[in-house]
Amino acid sequence: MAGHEHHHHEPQGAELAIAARATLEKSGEQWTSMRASVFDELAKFDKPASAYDIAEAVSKREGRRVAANSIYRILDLFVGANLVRRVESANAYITNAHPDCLHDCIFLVCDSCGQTTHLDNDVITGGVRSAAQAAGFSPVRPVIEVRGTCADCD
Amino acid sequence: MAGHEHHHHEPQGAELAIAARATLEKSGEQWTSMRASVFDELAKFDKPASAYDIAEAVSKREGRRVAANSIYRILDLFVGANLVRRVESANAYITNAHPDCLHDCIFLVCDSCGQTTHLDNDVITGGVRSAAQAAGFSPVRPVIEVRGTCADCD
DNA sequence: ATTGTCATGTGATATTGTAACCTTGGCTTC
DNA sequence: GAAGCCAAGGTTACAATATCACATGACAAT
Repeated sequence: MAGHEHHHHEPQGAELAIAARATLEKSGEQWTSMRASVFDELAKFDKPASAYDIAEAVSKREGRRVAANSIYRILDLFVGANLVRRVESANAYITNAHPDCLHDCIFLVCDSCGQTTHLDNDVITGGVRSAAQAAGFSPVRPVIEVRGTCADCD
Repeated sequence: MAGHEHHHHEPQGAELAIAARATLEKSGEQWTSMRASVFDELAKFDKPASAYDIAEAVSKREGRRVAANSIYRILDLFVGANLVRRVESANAYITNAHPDCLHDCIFLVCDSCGQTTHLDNDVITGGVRSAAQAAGFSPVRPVIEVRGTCADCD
């Protein structure tokens, strides 16, 4: 391995939701039961889920129809608070295992199975940011994704 | 400037379409009048255009209704032949000024005015590809875009 | 009690993207 | 020329993704 990765404690399951809640509340927002449902259901997916996938899962969980736009609102909030990332090239969302670290992250999206892993490589993402700056651009949100085939599907 | 950029002759307007035609025909496809219209109309936009934007422009030009899915077919062909790039984070398309060079390119998309410029920086894109490879991933298509604010809108 | 605010519900609609099937026009072969 | 073929594009329908406008419910502040 190269020398640039670093390691997080990566909470999972209930612990992940607790960390998410703490982060969200720290930013002055409430952790409502609806928001908890959206977060939990998204976390259950093992690959990026669309807003409509989540709407379906939350509807099942709650035993009532929950409309997509309610989900979008909550996802937008989560993305803003760094609890959730949007995978642009897949129109889908994925939970962020370490909401307190503000990395630009790199997603590897398998075109065959949909599995998406992420890398944190600050050298690369820093390079992208500085290249943008050098071009007179004020970067806000780098989108760095790679479509391809994962090791399992090769 | 850093030492990694390189320079192309960047054809514009009619010359760009001629280069595009040559590239497409080299790949064994025909340069039909419909395809020419799509390419020309896309090239006229000064920022990435959606398939529907193009459909509207082409419809106007041809004096008849051209449906979006015809446009999609042609755009897919163009993207496959590297004549056109898709900007994932904007669901939009943009002509490629140098279809013969197979760069992974970096798009800088201004959230304020929509203007999109592109960088070719093979050091960065190479870094993204190798990082993906190192993770056991076979990269096919890197998507590297930066949302932010352009120099004019600052 | 009234007002304000926040989160969410609800219905409608806009935008983006695909699928299935049909028509046309050019070409070849007979 | 007639028949067969095929690529390109047309047509219709639909699916998937995203946003907007407005109503409601809960709860706190006045």
